[in-house]
Amino acid sequence: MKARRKTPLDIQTTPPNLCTVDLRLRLLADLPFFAGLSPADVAAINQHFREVGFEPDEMIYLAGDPAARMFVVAEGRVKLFQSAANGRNVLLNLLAPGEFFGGLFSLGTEAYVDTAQAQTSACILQVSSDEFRKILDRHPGVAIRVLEVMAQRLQAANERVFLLSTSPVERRVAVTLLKLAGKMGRKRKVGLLIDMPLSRENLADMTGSTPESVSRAISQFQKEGWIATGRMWIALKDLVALQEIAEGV
Amino acid sequence: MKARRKTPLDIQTTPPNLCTVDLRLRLLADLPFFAGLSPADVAAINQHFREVGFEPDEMIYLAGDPAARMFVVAEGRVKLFQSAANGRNVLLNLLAPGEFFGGLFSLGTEAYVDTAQAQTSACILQVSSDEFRKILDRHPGVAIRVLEVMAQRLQAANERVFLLSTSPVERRVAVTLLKLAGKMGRKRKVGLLIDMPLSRENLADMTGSTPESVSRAISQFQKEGWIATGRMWIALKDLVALQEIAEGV
DNA sequence: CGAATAATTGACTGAGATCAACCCCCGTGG
DNA sequence: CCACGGGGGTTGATCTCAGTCAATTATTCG
Repeated sequence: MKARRKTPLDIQTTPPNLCTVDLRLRLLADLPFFAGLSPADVAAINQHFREVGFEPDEMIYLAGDPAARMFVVAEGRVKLFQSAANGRNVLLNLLAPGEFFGGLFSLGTEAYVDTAQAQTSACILQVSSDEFRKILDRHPGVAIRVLEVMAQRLQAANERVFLLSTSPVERRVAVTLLKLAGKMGRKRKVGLLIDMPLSRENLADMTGSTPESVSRAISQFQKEGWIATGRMWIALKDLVALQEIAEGV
Repeated sequence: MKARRKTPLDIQTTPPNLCTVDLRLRLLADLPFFAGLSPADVAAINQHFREVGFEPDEMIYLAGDPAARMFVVAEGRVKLFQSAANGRNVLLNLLAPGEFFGGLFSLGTEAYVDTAQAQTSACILQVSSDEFRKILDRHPGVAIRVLEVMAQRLQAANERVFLLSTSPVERRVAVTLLKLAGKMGRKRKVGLLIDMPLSRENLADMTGSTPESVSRAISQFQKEGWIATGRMWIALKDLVALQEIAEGV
C-alpha cells in the first residue's frame, strides 16, 4: 500500500462556498462582539448580512478600493496583506472563522489600505459600513467589545514591530509558528498541525524575510526534531524547544 | 554679540507641572473623543480626572505594572516603549498634548505591556480604568470615537510593520522625520523644527536601527541640505526631497 | 508519467550592526 | 568667565546576518 498524498491537511476539494443558515446564526452569536446580545437582536442583525463564497486565491477587496464593507469570516482562511513596490508582500493578518476585517475601522479613510484574499475556499459574511455603523449606534455594548478586539490587534501589531526591530529571522519564524499553532493548531499524529495551506513565502511575508531564509530556519528546526513539515504544511512537535527559541534563550 | 545657545528648541527650565483649570477643561473638550459632548458633560467628566506633573525622564508607569489607569497628555511629550533583553528599546509612540495612553485598552490584560516615560517635563491627566469604562458606558458616542482613534493607531502600527519589512534604514528615518514633523512641527528660521528633544538614539529606537546608522543617514540628509540638525534637535528644510526618499524614488 | 510549482541548498554579496576612537556641545562650578 | 567633564554625535574599520542569484530536488496534480 502506497500513500498517495503526504499532506496531513484536510483539503476541501469541493468547496461548500455557502454557509448554512444555522451556521450563520451560530457564528454571529458567537462573535466576541455580539456575545451579549439577545437571540432576537442577533437575528435582526443577521438580516443585514449577505454571504458570499470565494475560491482559493480569489481577491475579496483590493487596497485602494472604496472601503464600503465590513466582513466576517464564516468558513475558510483569509489573508490581509500590503504589497511593496519591489513585488514583496507584507502579510498583516491571517484570519480564521469568527474574525472580522474590512473598511469599517479606517473610518476617516475612504479606501481600504490593505488587500484581502481568500487563502482557502471561504465563506464570508458582509455588511455595508453604514449599516454596521448603525448597529454600533444601536447597541453601545457592541462598540466596546469591538474596541477590545481592536486593542488586542494593536497590541499584536506592536509586538510585531518589537520583534522585527530586535530579533533575528530564526526567532521571528519560531514566534510566528507558535502564534499560528495557537490560533489554528489541530492535534494530528505528526504533531500540532497548523490547519491551513502555508508556504515558505507566506511565512516570509509574515516575518519580514525571504522564502530562502525561512527555509533555512525551518530546515534547522526539522533537523532538531522540533517540527515536521512538507509542501504547504507544518506541524509542531516540540513546543517547549520552539518557545525557547522564540524567547531567545 | 554671541549666540549663547544653539538649540532652537524652547527649553522649559522651570516646569509648570500643574495645568491651569481652564487648560484642563479646554483640553478635555478638545479631545477627539469628547468632541460631541455638552459642556456640562465635559465638566462632569473632568471631575474624575486627576492631574499629575512629571520631570523629564521620569517614569509614568512600567511594563508589568497593574494596568489600573488611563492617561491623557495635557502638556509636554510622553514616550511609550518596550525594552528588549539586550538593552535595546523599541519606541512605540511619542505622544503630544491631547493624546491618550495607558492600560484601558488592554482590557483583557491585567498589566501594562509597555513603559511610559516623560520625555520633557509634562502634565498628565489620569482616571482609573474603571471610571473611564463607566464614562464609555454612559456616553456611547465616546466609545465609537475612541474606536476610530484605535483604528488609526492600528493602521499606523501596520504601516510600521510594512516599513520595517520592506525598507532600508535611510527610508525609515525619512518617514519617521516626516511623521514627527507633521505631528509636532513648528516653523522656525532653521526650518520645520520637530518640537521636542530628540536624540539619535530615540530615532534608532523608532526605526529599528542603531544610533550610528541613524547618524549616517542624518549626516547624508544634512549634506544634501534637506535638514538642519544639532544636539537633540532636527529641523526639516526640504520636505519634497525627504518625501521622495520616504516613498522610495 | 510529466508539467508545474514548492522547497532546498550553495555561493556570493551587501546593508547595516558592532566596536572603537574622537569631537563637540552644553551645563556646572570654580 | 573660563576650564572641565559628561553625554550626544560623528566617523571609520570590521564583521556578520541574511538577502540575492542560481541550480537542483521534491511534491502534487492533471
